[in-house]
Amino acid sequence: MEPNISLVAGLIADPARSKMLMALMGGKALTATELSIEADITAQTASSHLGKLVDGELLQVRKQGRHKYFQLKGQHIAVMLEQLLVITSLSKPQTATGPSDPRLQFARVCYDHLAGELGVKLYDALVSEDMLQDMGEQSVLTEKGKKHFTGLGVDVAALEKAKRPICKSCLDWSERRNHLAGSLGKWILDFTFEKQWAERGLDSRAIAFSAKGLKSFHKTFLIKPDVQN
Amino acid sequence: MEPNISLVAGLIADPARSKMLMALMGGKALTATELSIEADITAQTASSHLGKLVDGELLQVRKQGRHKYFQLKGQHIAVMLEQLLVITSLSKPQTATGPSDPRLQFARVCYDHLAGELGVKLYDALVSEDMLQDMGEQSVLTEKGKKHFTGLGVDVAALEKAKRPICKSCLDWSERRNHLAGSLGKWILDFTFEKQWAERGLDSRAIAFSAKGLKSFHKTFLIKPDVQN
DNA sequence: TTAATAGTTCGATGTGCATCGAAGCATAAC
DNA sequence: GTTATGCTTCGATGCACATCGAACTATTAA
Repeated sequence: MEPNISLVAGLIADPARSKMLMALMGGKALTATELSIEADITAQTASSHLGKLVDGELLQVRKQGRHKYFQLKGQHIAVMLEQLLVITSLSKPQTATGPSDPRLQFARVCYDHLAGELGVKLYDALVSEDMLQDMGEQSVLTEKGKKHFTGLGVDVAALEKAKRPICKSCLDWSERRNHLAGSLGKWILDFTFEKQWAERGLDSRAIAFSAKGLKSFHKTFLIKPDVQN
Repeated sequence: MEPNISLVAGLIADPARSKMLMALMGGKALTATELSIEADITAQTASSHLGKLVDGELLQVRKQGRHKYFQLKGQHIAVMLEQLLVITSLSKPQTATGPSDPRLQFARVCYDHLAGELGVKLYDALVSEDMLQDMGEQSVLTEKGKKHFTGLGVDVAALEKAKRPICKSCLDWSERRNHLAGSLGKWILDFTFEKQWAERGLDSRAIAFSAKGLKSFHKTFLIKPDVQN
């Protein structure tokens, strides 16, 4: 018997469960009650759902005192969900593209890297500055790019040795443009939080930049201010 | 409201529908009755399912006389399904890896390119012959590779201009190794059928090579015969 | 100890939906 | 014309499962 897609799909198919999964796309671990609120259901129902998601190996649990923290089991799960988002966004061109919440539209976390308008701008800037070479789905860091990021403290050589690709361009479901994933994408997001240029919003997927932080972000990654529109 | 993943997931969640989708992963268009047989349900039920799949924009229909030919609506659908297969195969390491049907194991179609053992061998051969440079998820055709495929009649320059990446290595769910996707992967599969080295099996995802065809395939793409094992 | 909070188990309820039989409508073969 | 084949619509049946109230366990607070 072939591996049964329908089991996994069935887990995602329930609206309450898919809401939980979406909330966890922010990469942050959430407790059972937080997730029950996110999904707008009672704690009992949430408990049942979470049990199934863990059984189905979509989620991971960590027990901490009387709390239980859930998070996506891994990279592949996030990739899969993002892929589903791409499909649903492509199949509904009549409704306005992208999330209704403008904060989600502007900058949001895609599991462990930056997406949304700002994510796309970042990608474009790196390409137009010749630090990144756009090759469709595959992107390569140029010598200039390597130098620039080494200057920022990135151990490029270490990243190159890792299994995970350094730069993977990934279709953004709200912008339908490429943005930067891979280990470098993750590094940039971590760096942004570390420098306190931004913090995670209440909706765990949204990112709130401070005015100063946004300026520093632009400067560091050579993003030019919008000339028009 | 964000695009609703659960709707699409719900379409895949039903066992009958997922069987149909798997059958269509072969890339070939199939009629409603063929799909009903594949899913092991009556024609009425199949009709209902197919209607939903078309409504949900996962499938495309083409009417031809009294027949209706269905096929996956596009690349993204196939990518999504393959991603789901990867997840399900990773989450069940206890059962034997890969499909039970040895023919599927050996060579099968993954939407529009070659997968299975032979697909993996092809990929490895191209890498070890320095025609392809393995870079994790991103692979690049070397000068030597370009020359070789140009000699076979591939218009490499044209492929490079297209949006679709030339070589995309794609995780194989049965072998858990990379195989060659992208426009070059598609070209190789088309070439194989054109030369009549192989033909599609009854199960539309399996590929049946003739003895002679397999030999030619090996020779053309510089795959060395198994030394041991 | 008592009270509050986080999470779970159980049982009852209701609904959505896959399934198929029967009948109907096309298109094709004879 | 008649007969066969491919697909669809309708209605009835039955099952799987999401949901919540109630009651229970475990951890922290006071």
